[in-house]
Amino acid sequence: MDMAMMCGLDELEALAMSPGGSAASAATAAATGSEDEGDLRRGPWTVEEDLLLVNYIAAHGEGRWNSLARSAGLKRTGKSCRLRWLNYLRPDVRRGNITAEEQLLILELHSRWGNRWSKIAQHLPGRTDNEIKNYWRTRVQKHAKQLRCDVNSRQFRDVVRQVWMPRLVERIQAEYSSAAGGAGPAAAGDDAAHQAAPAAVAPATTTASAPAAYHHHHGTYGGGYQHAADYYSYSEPGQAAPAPPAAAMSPDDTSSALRSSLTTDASHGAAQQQHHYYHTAASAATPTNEGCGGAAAGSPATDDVFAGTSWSELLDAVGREDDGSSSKIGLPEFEFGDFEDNLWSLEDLCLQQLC
DNA sequence: AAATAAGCCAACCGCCAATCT
DNA sequence: CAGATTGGCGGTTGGCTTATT
Repeated sequence: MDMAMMCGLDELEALAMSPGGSAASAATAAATGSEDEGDLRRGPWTVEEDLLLVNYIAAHGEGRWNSLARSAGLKRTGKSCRLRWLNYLRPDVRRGNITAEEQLLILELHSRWGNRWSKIAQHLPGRTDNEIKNYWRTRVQKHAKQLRCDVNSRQFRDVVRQVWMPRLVERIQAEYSSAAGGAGPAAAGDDAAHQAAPAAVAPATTTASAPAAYHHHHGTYGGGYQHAADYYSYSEPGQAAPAPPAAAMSPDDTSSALRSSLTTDASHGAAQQQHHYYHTAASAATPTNEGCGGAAAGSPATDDVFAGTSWSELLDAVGREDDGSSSKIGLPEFEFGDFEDNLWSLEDLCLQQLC
């Protein structure tokens, strides 16, 4: 288990300075960290504990977490040790911002499987289920809230599929373009941890398919937009799309994923080509308005700003009712700044198309 | 500069399924 | 086969950091 040794002291100390493991909080934890309850510690991990765990796993491997915790001299539950290792100390854990490609993959896979975080995480090597879950809760749900949608509502999913994901594809494409001739898109987040990730075999909970998915994901740098589009469109039901990346959809989950979470309305036909979204709104979804936008339905939405643009048409299309009426979904009067982070990029979208 | 709010994320909890004894 | 243990998962929370007022 020499892979654990990849996580050196320096790195551990650096980790310890991260928010969750700051020296201050560690000290606080040591002070408050309940030595009382069965002599088990809780709260943030200290550098010393991390070292104990890493060194023990390096020497003996992982598994049997309860006995591991005892043998390593850690006053922690086995569960806590396992979590700390998997989510933080494992050498192939990838840190840093979620890249556009990862966002795209998360959105796509979540549309298939829902809150199956661990399953989704298997397709984002180096990312933990916890991280993806946090990403979803903090970023995605935030935008659903801004749109006054329930994050699980049909309409929000339509917005994701018809606005967000195509936008991400475009962004990825732009990254490829800007990096043409180079080693790859700089914005793809190729930090050191990222580079190291494929070499490390994810232990225990990471399936064999994950590294392969990674290779599909990142091994096509330089291939251009087409591959990014593959991400977005692969395995769409009824779609004559390029063959799905084998690793991205492992045999055991493909059928169930297709059976379960994907709906088969017109919006998925629209998913076949991302450019379609921008040039025609004819492939409107048929949202049911569940959990969405009622309070804001009377608002003027964003017509004044987006009138006559494909963006406006797009939102209009997304919000079209089943009965064919053209009522909006009640998108709030968001401002550009509301979406200034790297998810929606409404700002640059609008600058590009309107301003 | 201080107070407050919002964002973020590591860690915990409870539940369940698989495995072990 | 039954009970205990372990591992894994998704949901939730607490506290730190950052942004805003």
